[in-house]
Amino acid sequence: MNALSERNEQTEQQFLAEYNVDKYRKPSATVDVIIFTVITKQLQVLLIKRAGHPYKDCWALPGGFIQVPEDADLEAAARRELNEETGTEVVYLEQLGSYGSQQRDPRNWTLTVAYFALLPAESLHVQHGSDAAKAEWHAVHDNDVDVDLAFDHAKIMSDAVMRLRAKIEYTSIAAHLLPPAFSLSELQQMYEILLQAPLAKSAFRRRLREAGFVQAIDGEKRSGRNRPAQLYRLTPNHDSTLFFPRSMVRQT
Amino acid sequence: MNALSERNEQTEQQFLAEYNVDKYRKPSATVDVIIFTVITKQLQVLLIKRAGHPYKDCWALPGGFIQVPEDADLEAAARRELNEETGTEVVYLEQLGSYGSQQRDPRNWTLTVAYFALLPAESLHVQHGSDAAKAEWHAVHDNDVDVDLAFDHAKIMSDAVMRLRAKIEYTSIAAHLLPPAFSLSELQQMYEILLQAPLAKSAFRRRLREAGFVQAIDGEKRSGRNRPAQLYRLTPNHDSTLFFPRSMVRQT
DNA sequence: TTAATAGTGTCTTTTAGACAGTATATG
DNA sequence: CATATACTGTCTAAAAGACACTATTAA
Repeated sequence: MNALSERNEQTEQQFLAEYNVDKYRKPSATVDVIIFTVITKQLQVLLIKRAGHPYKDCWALPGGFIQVPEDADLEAAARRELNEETGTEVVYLEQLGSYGSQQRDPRNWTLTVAYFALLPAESLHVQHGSDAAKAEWHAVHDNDVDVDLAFDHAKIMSDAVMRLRAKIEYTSIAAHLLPPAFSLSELQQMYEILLQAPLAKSAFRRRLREAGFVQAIDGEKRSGRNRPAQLYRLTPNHDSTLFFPRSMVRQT
Repeated sequence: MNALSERNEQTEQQFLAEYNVDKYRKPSATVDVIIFTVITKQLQVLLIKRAGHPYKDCWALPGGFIQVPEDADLEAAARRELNEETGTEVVYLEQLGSYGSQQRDPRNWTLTVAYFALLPAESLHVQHGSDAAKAEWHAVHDNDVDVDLAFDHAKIMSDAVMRLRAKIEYTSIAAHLLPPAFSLSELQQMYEILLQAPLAKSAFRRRLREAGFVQAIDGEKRSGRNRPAQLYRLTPNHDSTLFFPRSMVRQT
């Protein structure tokens, strides 16, 4: 920037000093988390009974306003919510998408960034009755839950279930619904619950092997009255969880 | 709600009447659009030269604050931005994801919902110099452009390019970079530009056929000194643009 | 030894990659 | 008829689906 423009134009410092963040009407911004687990062979989602208006006494996804400036970023806000409800730390967390409109909340134009989380039932310590709000697991049938949901949460939840089922087909994320060490039969059962169909064992294992999804751990697991199963873990740093079959055929 | 609680608790009407939308500090909320097209056999993205602070005179993605209450919803806000910059209406528009943190904008905690759009170069009427901001096409090399971008727009853009390249593999979206009627050779070339690799013609056409992506239109197209090509359109209402090869093998 | 689940091998069918062929326009 | 691109057919190789087989434990 030259001397002339220095005289005529605002510097960035001046601009920032004089900037009023409330000059424009802002939408309210929230984060909602769809928390999935599998209990009693069913996909379950954690719901909160709303204590206050609007949609008082309705079930809703756990979530809340983004805390400015406490939340460092969107994912931190989502993890905070996740933590408040489950007391659990390390889980699979993925951004689902954002939903915003004039109508979705009677109070204001609101925007919510939705995340979904997968966690093993074994790790759960759900805070029943904390937060002055009741938290409960609800089984997902097809793409829905048996209760009515507040706001557009039914739509958000069904999007999450569809995304989860879709990703199951070509990723290893189902393993995040199990403890860190699992047998291949347990993993297959997890896939079968989510896909709602029995899978072919031999082909299933070939897939896992060729995709490099899992690796054997030394030490075995007992079970009732039969051969013990080898335990596996997810291959560490295996981001490319997707095994992509050939799609567009490159010319050789 | 029974008579007792009526006396003790606020009704929803009362609650809404007394609700102050500015009770909590809110993040600023914007929408940014990555507008893709293909010109001179290169993937190009539309960038704006910022007229004001912050990042004055830097290149940035087209975007701006969500207008409350004018914008009906997030997609409407994105379409408004798209329209302001290109003057074009019907295009492929998909939500990419949201980016928000304390640091990304020096003014405030900001949250941006990013969309990406695909449009045919033929339909373009880019408003050069409108908005007191210069708009220009920049070629994408690998996952980047040649100029520095404001905010975290480089990250957002590279995410968009990766998403585009990934979806190309199993969807028909590349067709949205062409006019409504196109030849299969043109479509193949589009895929080749995006994937940066030559494709096998016979296999390419078999894919399109088996996926039901396109359908022939009556009437042909001339070209220089050779056989004219049949023109095609995208199969209408063909949402399931993805042709998914078999993934998890169901038991028979 | 039986029962029950874990885990593997291989045959057959299907799909996809390679490549050569024919078709139809222009000059 | 030469040439350039459009378009198709088919052979071969590779992957996937089906299914039967062996392995290892506890009772």
